[in-house]
Amino acid sequence: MPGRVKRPTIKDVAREAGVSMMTVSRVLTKKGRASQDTIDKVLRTIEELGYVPDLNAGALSSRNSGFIAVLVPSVDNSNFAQSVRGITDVLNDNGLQILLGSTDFSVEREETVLETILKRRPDGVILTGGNHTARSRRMLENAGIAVVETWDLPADPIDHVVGFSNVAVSHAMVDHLHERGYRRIGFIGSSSDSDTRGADRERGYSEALKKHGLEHHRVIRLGAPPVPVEQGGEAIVEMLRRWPETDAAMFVSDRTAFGALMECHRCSWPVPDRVAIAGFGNFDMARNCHPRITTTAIDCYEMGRFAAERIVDARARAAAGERVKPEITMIPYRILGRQTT
Amino acid sequence: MPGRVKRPTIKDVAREAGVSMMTVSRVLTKKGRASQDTIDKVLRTIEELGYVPDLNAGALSSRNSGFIAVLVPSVDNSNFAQSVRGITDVLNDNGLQILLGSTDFSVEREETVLETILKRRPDGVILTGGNHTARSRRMLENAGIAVVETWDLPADPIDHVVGFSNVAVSHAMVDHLHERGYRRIGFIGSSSDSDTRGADRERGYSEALKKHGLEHHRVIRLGAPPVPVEQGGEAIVEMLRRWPETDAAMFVSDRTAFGALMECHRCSWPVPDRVAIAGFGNFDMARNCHPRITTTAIDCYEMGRFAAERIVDARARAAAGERVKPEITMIPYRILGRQTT
DNA sequence: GCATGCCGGGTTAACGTTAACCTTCGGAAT
DNA sequence: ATTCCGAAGGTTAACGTTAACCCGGCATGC
Repeated sequence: MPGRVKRPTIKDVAREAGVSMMTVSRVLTKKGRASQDTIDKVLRTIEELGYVPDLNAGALSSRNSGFIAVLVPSVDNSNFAQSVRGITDVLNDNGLQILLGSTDFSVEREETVLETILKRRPDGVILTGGNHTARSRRMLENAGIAVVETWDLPADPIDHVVGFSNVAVSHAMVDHLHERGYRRIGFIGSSSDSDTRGADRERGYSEALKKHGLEHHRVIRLGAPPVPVEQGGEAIVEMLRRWPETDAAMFVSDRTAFGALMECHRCSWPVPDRVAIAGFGNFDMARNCHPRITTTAIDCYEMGRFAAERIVDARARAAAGERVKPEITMIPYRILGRQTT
Repeated sequence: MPGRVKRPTIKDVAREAGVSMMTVSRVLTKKGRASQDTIDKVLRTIEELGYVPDLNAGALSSRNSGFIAVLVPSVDNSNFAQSVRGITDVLNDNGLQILLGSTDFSVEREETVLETILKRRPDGVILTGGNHTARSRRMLENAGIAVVETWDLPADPIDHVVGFSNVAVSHAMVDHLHERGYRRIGFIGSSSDSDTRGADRERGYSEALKKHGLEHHRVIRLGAPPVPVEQGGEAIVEMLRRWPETDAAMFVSDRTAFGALMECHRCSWPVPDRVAIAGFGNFDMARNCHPRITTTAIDCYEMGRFAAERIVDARARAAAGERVKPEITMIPYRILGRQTT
């Protein structure tokens, strides 16, 4: 780490190239009028001097930070990570920089992270879920920037939405199980107060059972997410102990479904003959294990792309002085009926 | 998205609270002299006005962006995600903001991402791996900021290092297999030119076999990372076809090891009796599957924490005018001998 | 009584860039 | 010949914050 050196600024480039600062700025932002000769000269000087533009200073002047804040419950979750990848890919193509924060599945934590991140003056915010504290909502409204809520369909959206119904997803899974002949279906979820998406999936399960005229009290709730994989194993044991007649277990996530399947192997319970297993998320482990786990697939990467595109679009329209009206984009889901059901 | 509103600045707060801008700034940065009365008054005014400080403007003035750039090959990999989590936790506690970029396992991509991210004037950079383009190195040296290379032990470090030897890790795994009686050991890696960590692990394998006086040409190289899980399954089939005598297969990653184990289930090859399987990374799927996969565990979260602490420390010392000398921190690894070996 | 020191707070001038406006000049249109 | 226009580029004044200095007043020590 060399000592603090004086780094060249746009002023140095201008002097060296024999032009004004604005000309250099125009070459750099491609926003302007400059002859090919001038462009070449400026670019050559930049290379010579090793000039690195300061985007933060530019942001201050242009009132566009070029940052998009993205809040996910956890980076260490393949589903959210894929969404982040989709977002990043789109933002990169538009010269924007992602500002990532994780909320640890907590709306209070989300509020704290949001407060911090808004100090960077992002041009847009992408949130996970539709549940936020009142203060979070207020901060977002005051910020006057585009907001996208993902992974959910909030009843009262802040601005744009790119998501799907977690209730409907569970509904579809129950339909699938019912179609394959299962009637004594259990649900293994997570603590509902912190995981609203999990709570929605549990609600979908209850509603769907009712629709099919089935009983619906075989529910085990594990702790707050991220629920360790091994707890899926413990949960299936517990479920079959409490309700031995259970013929199918729906899990709030592939992770716990996988834990359960592996525990069934250990206990020599044939799957799906003793009990069927279904998960959510189409994780690697569910897709590749043996037998392969029936699950719900969401295209998380595409959801990320759509969310980012919504932001890019809103940003462009706002720059053009247009008024942007909130849009709702539905992301399709597919039940992948595999070997465990 | 409401129309562009004029947001309050520190000037508005100062006027409203009847103090100077500097006093507000001092209250906010906690860097100064202010009576409790003044502090209360300023904080109350801030709350009333809904003032949100602009950290980018502050950065411009104080010449400390508060950003730390973090480059990982992929966010969608539990190991790197855990490191990112460790980094974030430490940075949060120190009022710093992570600026995340992914390099897709490519040094060329790393160069591009680095160039972009340096325009945000980060106070430090955390890299993954010790292999970089010449231009990347030059940019980092010119930036005059603290750099930490992780996940590796570069022969010629740029600055600080927080890592481990991928060669030694493989060496230890061969020792483990040898100790358990395996003598016909194969290695399933990835394309070595883009994945230098994978290449190092292959080198460790070769060296260790030589040390034990074993032959070492049972190597299959899959494509560039991230290698899909299913290719692990294809690879084990291929390995047992080409070298039927193989009694143990070492994988460059738990992901492919898992794919192989599941394929063995499908083919009814008993593991470890027909063939032993070992992975790397202590992923969820390897820890919880049946049988549980022998692997190498690195505390990725801690590695992230250490890297971030190194940056925070270097930043503090540089601020104090101290000269910081590069340090190398070794992260321990453990072979977890489980049921597949 | 006076020097000393420090606490609380103000003033000024950057930090590096770009928006907005202005100037010049050559050529096309009238 | 005159007008007009657009291309190329310059000038000025922010953007919102903080570093560095400065100042007054009160307590302390002798």
